[in-house]
This record gives sequence, C-alpha cells and structure tokens, in this order.
Amino acid sequence: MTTTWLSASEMRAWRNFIESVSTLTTAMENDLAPFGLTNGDYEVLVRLSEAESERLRMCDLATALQLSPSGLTRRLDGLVTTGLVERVACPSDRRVMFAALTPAGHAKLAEAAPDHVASVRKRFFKGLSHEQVQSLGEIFETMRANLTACPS
Amino acid sequence: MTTTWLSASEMRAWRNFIESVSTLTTAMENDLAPFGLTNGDYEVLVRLSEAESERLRMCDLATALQLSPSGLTRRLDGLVTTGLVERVACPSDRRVMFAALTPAGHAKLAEAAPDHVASVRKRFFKGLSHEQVQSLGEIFETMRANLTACPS
DNA sequence: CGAAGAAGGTTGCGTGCGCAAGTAATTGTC
DNA sequence: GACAATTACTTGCGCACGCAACCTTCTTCG
Repeated sequence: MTTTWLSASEMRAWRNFIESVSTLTTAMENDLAPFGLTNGDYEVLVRLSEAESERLRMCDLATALQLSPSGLTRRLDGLVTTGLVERVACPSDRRVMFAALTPAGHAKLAEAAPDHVASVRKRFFKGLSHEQVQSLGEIFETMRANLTACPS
Repeated sequence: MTTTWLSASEMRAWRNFIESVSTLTTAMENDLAPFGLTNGDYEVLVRLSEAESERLRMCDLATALQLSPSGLTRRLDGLVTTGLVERVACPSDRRVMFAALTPAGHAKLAEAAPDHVASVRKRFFKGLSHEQVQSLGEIFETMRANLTACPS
C-alpha cells in the first residue's frame, strides 16, 4: 500500500527538516563570513586538506563537492585570487589541473576550523542526545546510500 | 567540557547530512522539473494553498519561505507570468500586495502534488523505519527551535 | 600509426537570490 | 495636522551556479 499523502509524523519530519536546512545554511554562512569564507569555500579547503599532498584533480573535487565543472572553476577562481588555493598543472596528463592548498590556505583553514566546529555544535547538535546523534548518523547514511542508488 | 573537534559519531552524522541535503535537493528539483516548477515555486504554491483565501501578503510569504523581499518579488514574477499566481492589491493598506493562487495555480499544485509526495517518499523516507521517522521529527523539531532561538 | 571517441577544464549565457537604495503608504509624536 | 520613523514592496547591482558549446589532450581500435 502506498498512500498518496504523508502521515502526520512524516509531515512533521519533512517540514521541520526543510525549515531547518534553510535556516541552518544561512546561519552557518554568517558564522563563516568573518573569515572571508563562504560555506562552499570552506568545503573546498577541507577536502583539499584531507587529500594526498593537499591537492585534488578538478574533476574529483567537483564530484566530491557535488558541483558542476563550471561551478568549480568559478569557485576556485575566487580562492585562487585570494591566494588560498593554487592551480597546478599535471605533468603526466596535460588535460588535468590540480587544485592545491597553499600555505595561506592551510593556515586559513586552521584559523577558521575551531569556530566552524563550534558553529556546527551550536547550530546542529545543540540539544540533541547521544542517541539522537547516533540516529542522525544512521538515518542519513541510509538516505545518502539510497540517494546515490536512485539517480532516476 | 567542550572539545574542539567532532566525535566520530558526530562526524558521521554531519557529513552524511551535508551530503544528503545536497543530493536530495537536486534530485527533487529534477523530479519537479517535468511540471515546469522549481522547488521554490512548489513551496510558494503550497503555502498559498494552505492560506486563508489562498492568498498571503508578500512579507508574510517571504518570512514563511525564508526569502528576502527582493527574492520573493522575483520568484513571484515568474509565477505571475506563467499565470499560477496573481498579485492583488490590498484595499485597506495600499502598501501591501497579496500573492494569490489562481485557478491555474491551484490546478497545477493538484497536478504536481502526488508526484511530489512520491518523490519525498522515494528520496527522503525510503528505507527508514517508523521509529527513525519519529526520531527525525523530534530531532529537527528541536533543531528548528534551537535555530530560531539563536539568531546570534 | 591515424582517426574517432572520450575525458578534463574553461567560457558564454541565462537564472536565482541577497544587499543596498529608492518609492510609496501608514503610523506615531508633538 | 505636519513631520519623522516605520513598513511594504520593487529595482539596480553583483555574485554563484548550471547548461551547452568549445578547446585540448588522452585513449581506443581498426
């Protein structure tokens, strides 16, 4: 049986989710603004900092960030002009460009990270029990798996 | 004690959440595209359909949608040109404009709603137990409350 | 090899949205 | 009753992003 409409508890979950996502995003954007970073910029820095030699191929970075190729090109443009990232040509394949963290980029991330983590705690985890955090992890892990399995 | 970094389970929750939100949004955008609607358009139609006389003042609608005044003006422009919504002047206060659902808008929502609900089920709720749905509701209700309480 | 196809990036163009400024109308205050 | 101050909405501008088109460089396969 697949009823057409959402049940009361589904409705509650969905609406609160939608509402929270929107508010959360802008709140965290504001928290990051004093560092001269957008949420997207921060994600780039994190991904690069976790990568081998702190650099990634553009296409891999785009996939990781769920960004279109052109979107990543433009976002990187900004980070390059502020000196946090640099483009490095790949010697073995001249089609590819690496996005590489500069020392300044590494430093900027180290500078912003504590506040960002505090922001995540304050906005996202505040008021949630350990069990709820656990639930969150399980739920969104299944959701993430289901979403990547259903591109249809 | 407030440790600086995120615990393993927090990290799992946060990352899967971020990833899911991004994928979910674009997936649902695609699901709605055949109807000639964006996610934002759909939200407008829903809010209006639930309102008294199927109309709302622009500022109230903007607040409900977490949209800036200018953002709402532009979004409504689109819906007005496609004939789903109309602007109605308020006789008692000539500053305000109502956004009102047209019959076409009402029909469009009725047409798109079943598919949209199916989309929510398929993308969001699929694979989740009743308990997990319940948890989701509780978690994001607290989060939503916490977020609106902390504009700082 | 050599040519067709695929893969990696960038650019042109259109769209959506926020901020700041502007206009119009209402409310508050003396 | 007139003049601020506030409220509602719109417009100018800039930014971020996706799509389609393009160029360049591998890769594949006859």
